[in-house]
Amino acid sequence: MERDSMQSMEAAVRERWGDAFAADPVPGTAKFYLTVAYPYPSGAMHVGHGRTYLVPDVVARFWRMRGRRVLYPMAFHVTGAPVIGISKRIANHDPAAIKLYHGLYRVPMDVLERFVDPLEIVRYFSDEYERVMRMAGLSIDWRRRFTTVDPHYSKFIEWQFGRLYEKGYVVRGAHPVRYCPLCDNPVGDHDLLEGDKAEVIRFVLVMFRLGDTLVPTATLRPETVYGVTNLWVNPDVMYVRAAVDGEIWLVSREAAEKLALQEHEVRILEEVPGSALVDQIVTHPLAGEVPILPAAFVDPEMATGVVMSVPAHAPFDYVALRDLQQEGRYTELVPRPLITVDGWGECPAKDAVERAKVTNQHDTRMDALTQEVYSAEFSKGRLHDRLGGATVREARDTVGEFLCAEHGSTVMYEFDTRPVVCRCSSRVFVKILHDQWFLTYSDPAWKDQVKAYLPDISLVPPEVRAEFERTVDWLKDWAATRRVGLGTRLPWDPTWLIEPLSDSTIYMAYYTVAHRIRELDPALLTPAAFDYLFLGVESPEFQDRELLAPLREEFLAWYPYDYRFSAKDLISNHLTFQLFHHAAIFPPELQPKGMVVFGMGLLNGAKMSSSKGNVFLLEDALAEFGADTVRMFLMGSAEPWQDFDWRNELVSSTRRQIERFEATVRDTIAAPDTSGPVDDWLLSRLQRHVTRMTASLESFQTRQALQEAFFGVEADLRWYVRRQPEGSTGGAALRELCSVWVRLLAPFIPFTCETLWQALGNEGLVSFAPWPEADPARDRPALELGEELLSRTVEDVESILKLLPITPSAVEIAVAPAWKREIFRTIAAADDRNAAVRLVMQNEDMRRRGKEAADAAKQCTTLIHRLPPELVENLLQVELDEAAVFAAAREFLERAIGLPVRIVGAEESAHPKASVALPFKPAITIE
RNA sequence: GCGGGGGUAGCCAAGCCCGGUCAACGGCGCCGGAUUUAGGGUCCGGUCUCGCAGGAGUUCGAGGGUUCGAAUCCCUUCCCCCGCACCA
Repeated sequence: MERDSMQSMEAAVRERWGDAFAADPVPGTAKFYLTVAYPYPSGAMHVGHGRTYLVPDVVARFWRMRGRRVLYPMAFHVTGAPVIGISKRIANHDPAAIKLYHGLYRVPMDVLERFVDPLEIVRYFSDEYERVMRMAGLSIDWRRRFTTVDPHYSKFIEWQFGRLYEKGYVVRGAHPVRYCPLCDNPVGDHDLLEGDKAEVIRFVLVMFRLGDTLVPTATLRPETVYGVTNLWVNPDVMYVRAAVDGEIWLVSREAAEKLALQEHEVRILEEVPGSALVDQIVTHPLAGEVPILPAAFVDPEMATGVVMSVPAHAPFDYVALRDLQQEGRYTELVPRPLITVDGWGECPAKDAVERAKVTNQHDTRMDALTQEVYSAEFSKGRLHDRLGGATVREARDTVGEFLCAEHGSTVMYEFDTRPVVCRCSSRVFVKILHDQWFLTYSDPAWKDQVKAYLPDISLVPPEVRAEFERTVDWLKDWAATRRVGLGTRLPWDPTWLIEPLSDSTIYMAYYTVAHRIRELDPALLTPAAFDYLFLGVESPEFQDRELLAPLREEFLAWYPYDYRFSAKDLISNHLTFQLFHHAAIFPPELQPKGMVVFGMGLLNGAKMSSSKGNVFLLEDALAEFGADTVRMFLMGSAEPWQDFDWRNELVSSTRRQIERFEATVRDTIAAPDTSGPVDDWLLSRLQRHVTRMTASLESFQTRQALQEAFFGVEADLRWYVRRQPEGSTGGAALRELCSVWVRLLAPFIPFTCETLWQALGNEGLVSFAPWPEADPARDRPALELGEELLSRTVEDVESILKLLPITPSAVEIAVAPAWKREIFRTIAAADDRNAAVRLVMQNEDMRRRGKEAADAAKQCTTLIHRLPPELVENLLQVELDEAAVFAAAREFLERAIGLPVRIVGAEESAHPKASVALPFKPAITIE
């Protein structure tokens, strides 16, 4: 089909659909409510997004045809900071941002100018999303569309958080964040020029004493304090003495600034060059008296700029000390081992360094060695018995806590990789935010509640259950508020905004009333109103019952949702969060019923990524290939939970398949009302396809369903056409098949099917036509066996003909005699088929036949193992008259083989070969 | 490191849970043929190796084991992908 006519066909179908997918509950009719994670509209949709929204659409269309009231709603998640960053970049005429938005996403320049307002961005792309989703044929109830910054929605979120707060699930605490001093703001990934992968790590400061001054050394391994032999400072670095929270600390100048951001009162008193510190003696209760030594590797930007040295277990420390000792200095210092590790000597750091033949501390392999030793000690190491013998894994935490409690230690945060740079080009530091609000996902009681519901939730695919269970266990408290971004303000502390992963947890409930709540004045939407609407709780002062009763009714008609669809990487946050929130807020009967987890999308084998430009826009795909082709490809190339790979050449071939399907169906419209020899066979097979396809879709296997409904039926049709008498192409049976076929494919390729359904003379939309049901009365097992026998025989003849160098003149098909059929049945019905030969030979008649019978029994055993079990089962049920099957199809056989065919009983044949005939495997002789 | 999931013929990908249907579904690619003979579309056939009778041999990351029999069960080992949070 030409692109123009394809697009006008699609437009015509969309016109016919109108708002048919707007869903209202109908009393007495079962509902099916499915939701998919709403998109964050900050850019154009690509084919990966397309798959995300198409899977639920296919499922929605399927259940709609099965007579359910189906609700498939859509909204837009605009909460958060990314869009703020984008608008800033556009305002600053950032070339990369302009290229992405104007070039790749094709936003007109005049629209782009308006993007300096972040709300304009989400407004523009929300409309784009809806437009493209409609192009793709998504059967969404658009009346319910909203965004997460609509005033009504904000009221809803305020209510939700109010409930959580009352229940004690929202608490206050301090939290380290990335922070730009110049912007005076926390910064997200999108705001970073450099270091977006840097993680905040938690150091313990071990406080050594130098006279009246404390020297804090930062470490990730506080348990090694027992093995400290010295400290390191960089002699070329300027240190400062500073008043910190009433004490005097000695740290690098950089560290003093950082500490000021981390809940410390810092006043710099004087500068001290690193060189002046060398050879001073410091003390610590757990480490004793140790000297300060010079080392070039000490980085003033790293934590405090002072390092404690554990040469027995830290390769850097070992090498640096060795370097000095090779110059004849500090030779009195010896490593103090405190950890034993299987497979390593007393001093693992020494082992590693010597094995790698490292000559000095500037060796590039030092980081790798450090990693190796640390991993070995962390996973397998134990403290010496004199220190309690705990595993390193345990001791790291217990010693750290002990130091903090008893020896003045404290915590300092630092990035694991540096530098981290803001878009404003300022350095980024770790800052402790006070008064951060947390959702207490660590609460064991809350976890238990979720765990109690989890077993009843249907998960697709089932393998993800372990991941959910683990996530519930592992989840810690979640910082649920932000200072910057779009979103709803925390009702009791409006200086904070509720962050995106927290305001998107129970909105599935909001969809059920979104189109009606919009009609109300937001001022009416008090917590009491939502208490009634969603929980049925009526406080004495609640006045608006009458107004809200229809909404409550509709909520209860749809809720709980049946399935939630989302991507695999959201298991560890969004999908589990929403279980927590549902558990906390809704009663047991309104808990989620199921979830379907998606795989990811690849483009020509590489991961799709907007920032790398490796995307194919959904709109372009729809325009180039047509909506049905895009749909069928995305549904057919992989099951929803598997990764799929978009390849243009495969998509083109999908398009030809649809054209073939359409041509086949259209041909039958004019077909004569004749009947043929294999009509009943075709319709019998069709019942099986309907059953299997239905089962596949019930379990969300779109690929399997398509295989069955499309390729399965197509293969049958090929055989059917082949079996028609000369000059016939089939008749009435084909028309019946097509009526079913068009409906089976309607969820996948609704545009084509809608058009064909009309062309076939049906009233109404195929989208609402009844789903085909398998009719057991049409099953013809004997016919199916007969056709199976024919096709296997033809195949055998062809393969023999191919091998033979002779010019054949005729074919003889010799059918196995009755006594072999009896052997076959005996063996097929036997519990233990391996003992079957003995079983057969118990029979008097068979014994008389002697070796001939024993051989036949062996051959039948082999054959039965090779046939599909289902087929063997059918052969037991049905008495198949093979000779009659062949006789009836002789004309066909001769045409198919291109030779005269003679059908005989094996025992009447003159050919010696005929004696090898087995049931369902006639002897074939080529003359 | 922790947790989850995988490795199947040129590619993608079924099958594994419930061992014999498996030389291994299906699609793509490739090769050959047919067609109102366009290298395009459609249809038919082939596509691990060998084979003048429908068969045999060797394969399902690697190695070992259980079994009459293993891609499928058990053990060991190598490799790959995903998530690990304040980011949607």
